[in-house]
Amino acid sequence: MLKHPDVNLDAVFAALSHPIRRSIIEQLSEGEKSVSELAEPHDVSLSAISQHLRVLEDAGLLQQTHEGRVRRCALQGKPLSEAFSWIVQYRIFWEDTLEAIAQQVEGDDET
Amino acid sequence: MLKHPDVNLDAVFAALSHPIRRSIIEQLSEGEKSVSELAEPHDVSLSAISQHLRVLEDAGLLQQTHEGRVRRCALQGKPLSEAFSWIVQYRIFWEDTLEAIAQQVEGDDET
DNA sequence: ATGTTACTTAAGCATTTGCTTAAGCAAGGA
DNA sequence: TCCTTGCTTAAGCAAATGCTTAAGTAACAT
Repeated sequence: MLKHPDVNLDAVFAALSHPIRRSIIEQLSEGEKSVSELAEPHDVSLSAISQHLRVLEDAGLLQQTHEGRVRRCALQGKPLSEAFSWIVQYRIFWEDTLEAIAQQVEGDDET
Repeated sequence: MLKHPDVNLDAVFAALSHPIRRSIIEQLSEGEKSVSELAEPHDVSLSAISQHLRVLEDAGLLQQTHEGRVRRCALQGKPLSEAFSWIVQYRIFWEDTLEAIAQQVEGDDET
């Protein structure tokens, strides 16, 4: 019995393709946030944010826990790791042609 | 701090969100291919493939060279490296998750 | 009980996506 | 020349996306 659901790469990449949703992921990387906190920096309705959060949740990128009437949202890393794993297969394609990026990646590894 | 401001992450992630387009990228990772060669394994019209290639090209993932009436397609790594760079920022989130999962699996012998 | 807060869901609408078939077009072969 | 090949573009359609406003729900305060 699997403890974690299968990751749907279609849904994950689609979720990542909208700037507001990527921004929400960036916000969540700083820690858990409520829906209102996540909505604050964006110039769309709270309803729109709620719908974006549903897209992220359907992609498995978001975990929501209810604390009273506040919904606390947390980033779920598994789908990101799946997306990473897919992309990194083709690493040779940009490392071969772009030395600068390869160096950047190596620099990232030593942290 | 973007390395390649000409890469549009919206377009790149959207391009990666369709299974046929990801499959095309996998095919191209084996080497250059013509449109017909790329179309062969897929159960859609050549026109549909042509349209998928346009999406990939608009995202910068595809480089095309015309050899007579044959269009040779090659994978362009730069947008993939940008997608990689965006995702890898959040590596800590799935490394934590994977550690947690690993611990769960360790104490979960009755699979 | 009534109101306020924090959110979700419904309905509606414009735009985009993904496919089809059909037509178009340039390159090579007979 | 005419025909085929390799591929693109156009037109049309159903479904999905991204937003809006309005209504609904549940928790908490007064």
